[in-house]
Amino acid sequence: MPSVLRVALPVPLPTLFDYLPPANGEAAIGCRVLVPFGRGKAVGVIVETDRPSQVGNARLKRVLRILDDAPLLDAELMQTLAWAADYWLGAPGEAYANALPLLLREDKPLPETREPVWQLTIAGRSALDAGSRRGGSRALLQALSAAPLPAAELDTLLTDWRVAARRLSEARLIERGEPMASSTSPSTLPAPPLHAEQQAAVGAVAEAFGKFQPFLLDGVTGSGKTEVYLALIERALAQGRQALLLVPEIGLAPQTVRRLRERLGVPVEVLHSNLAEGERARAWLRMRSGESKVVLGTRSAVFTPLPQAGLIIVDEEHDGAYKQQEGFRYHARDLALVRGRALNVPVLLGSATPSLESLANVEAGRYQALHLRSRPSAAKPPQVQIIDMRAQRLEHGLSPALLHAVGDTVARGEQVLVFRNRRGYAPVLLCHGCGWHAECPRCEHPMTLHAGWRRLVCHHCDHQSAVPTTCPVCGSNELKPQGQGTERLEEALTAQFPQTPVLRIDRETTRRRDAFEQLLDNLQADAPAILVGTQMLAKGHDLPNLTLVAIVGVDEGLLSVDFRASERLAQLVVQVAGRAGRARKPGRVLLQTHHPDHPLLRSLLSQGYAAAAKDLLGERNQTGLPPYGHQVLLRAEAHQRLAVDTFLGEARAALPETDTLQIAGPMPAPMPLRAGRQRGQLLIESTTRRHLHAVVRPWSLQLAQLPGARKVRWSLDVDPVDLY
DNA sequence: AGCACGCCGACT
DNA sequence: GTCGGCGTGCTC
Repeated sequence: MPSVLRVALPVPLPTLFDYLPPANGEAAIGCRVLVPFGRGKAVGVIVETDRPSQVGNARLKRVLRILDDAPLLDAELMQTLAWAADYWLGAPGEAYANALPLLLREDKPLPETREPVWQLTIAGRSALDAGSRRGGSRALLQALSAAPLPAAELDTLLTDWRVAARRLSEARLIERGEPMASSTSPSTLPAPPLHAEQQAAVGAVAEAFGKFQPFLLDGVTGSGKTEVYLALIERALAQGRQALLLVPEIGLAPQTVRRLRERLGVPVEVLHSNLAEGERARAWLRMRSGESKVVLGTRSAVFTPLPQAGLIIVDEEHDGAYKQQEGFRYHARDLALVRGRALNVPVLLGSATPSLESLANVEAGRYQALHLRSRPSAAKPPQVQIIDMRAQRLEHGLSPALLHAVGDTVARGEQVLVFRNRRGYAPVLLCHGCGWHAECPRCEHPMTLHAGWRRLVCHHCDHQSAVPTTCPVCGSNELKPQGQGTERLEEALTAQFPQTPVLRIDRETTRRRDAFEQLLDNLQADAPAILVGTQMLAKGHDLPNLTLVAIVGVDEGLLSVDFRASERLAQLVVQVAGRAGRARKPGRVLLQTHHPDHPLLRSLLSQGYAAAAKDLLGERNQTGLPPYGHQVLLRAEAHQRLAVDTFLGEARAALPETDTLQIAGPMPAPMPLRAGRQRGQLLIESTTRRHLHAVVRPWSLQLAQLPGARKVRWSLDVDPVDLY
């Protein structure tokens, strides 16, 4: 039997592929290879060498070429990826594909890691001197007048410079050039002094340098978590070590990147989904070579090579954005911990509202807890007050008490944030004649009225339709928007407070790149203003003059069937409330609800997040839900409900009978119809993760073979965060 | 997933 | 008579 290489190829199949070694070249684990695959060719990664082949000799093909002299993925990443594919029941090839930037998955030589720069041509210099260009073009010429700059640098200086760059480059006023030897080292800003709790946190983590130890840094908004991160990254750098900082969304990044670069005085690599592929590959390679020491990135940055790893930080560790929701469904926070163990470095998880999973790990002694309780920047923590909406005369969903508080605040020249987690004008369009309401034909859910577009939009599938002028059932013209979205609140508040600027911040108004930052930049620090918005307002910019936060309509979260809804609600309320009173001025938070006696709200408001989380953990423990129980969810969807039920039934029948597992389903998904597809699921639970994996791992390999599998789209989700 | 093969409908 | 619909099977 010939000895073969086992190669991971980017296909969603649960196997590696055997190949004969190439005629020449050293085939080492972690190297990329070009192989014949099907009718074409594919780039894969060598996972094993010198193995006896498991397929017939006749089917074996030979590797065409080895693309790397030395492994592109080091032993630690290879081991971590194999673990991850096994844990999340993913195809090995897809795990490797997720880890490599797109450009490195192609049959091309590795890009030069030194980043090309833009520089002025002689013609460009005269054009600048002559002042012959305007606007963005002029700004770009100006920026390049002192020295050539790489794209990453221009991103921090200008917005939308790329359009200008293309124009100027076509006009031969600027050109691509080779980077200079080593660009001027940026000036480092002095670190502010750390307060006692920050020092304790830094000390504890620094103590663990060189070994694996998870920490949960529980720090209220404004308590200075970022300074702790910075101080620790500085210490890692001082030891010649690398640091990885994960953030949930890149919306947070521009200011964080600036802060990191200013403070650390070393290049900071940034990895996120909007990055050009060339830049992404170069940043990845610079970390791999050790040329760069610090990387800041979103979910997929957890796969960055860290040959000199010193520290891994996961900011806002509770955030659901760390879980990939399609394809290879890994969790970046959990993967960060696995890497920390393999690399022997401490892993610092930070949040003002830690996930119940992490709190349970503290409880179990697996994580060390660190606390930042004081808010050095604030006079005192914000007061939270409930407004009982029952028996109130509401003005577009806003109670008199709330409007009164808004009026007082803006009269004092201060700013208000009105939080509502619904975009659009109104979530329902209702006929007062017969009770009909506009519904999405593909999801059977109410459609949201969007005033700006004068359209009805389905928030589940983006289906749009015109707003009917009369009821399609009874012909009445009494069609009334029901309920409030951010657009309607913006309208109502503008009418109530005509003298005060009202800014709406949601997905509509921040669609453009950098729009979020620009909107907030427009806010004058010392002038009154009212911000209306969704989720997005829960984090980001410091707003020192913001003293009132009004939370409107989070009641949906109190009534949801999803067992994680209360955890998410508590996190959201605390995160939003944390926006109030970050500077000298004391903050105030109003929460308007129909359920003032709800136990979650009561414990959250009287005793804070930690106490509420403790209650929630108690409930999860009672009911055997995560983190005390473990779940694997099999989802399926198809146009025909029968196809879904048949497949899930077959899948259930294929599971062995064992009392270590609880099986729920086949059952309809919480949203049984979405975008015209029937959806169902099978939930498998166990109190022991090992048992769960032992049963589900072999079962997952059978699923594709089931007769009904071809007629549905199906996926497996280990530790699902959403049971939608 | 991505691709080719293969067998039945509406068109030049 | 063909172009093309997506069901089925395969990838070392």
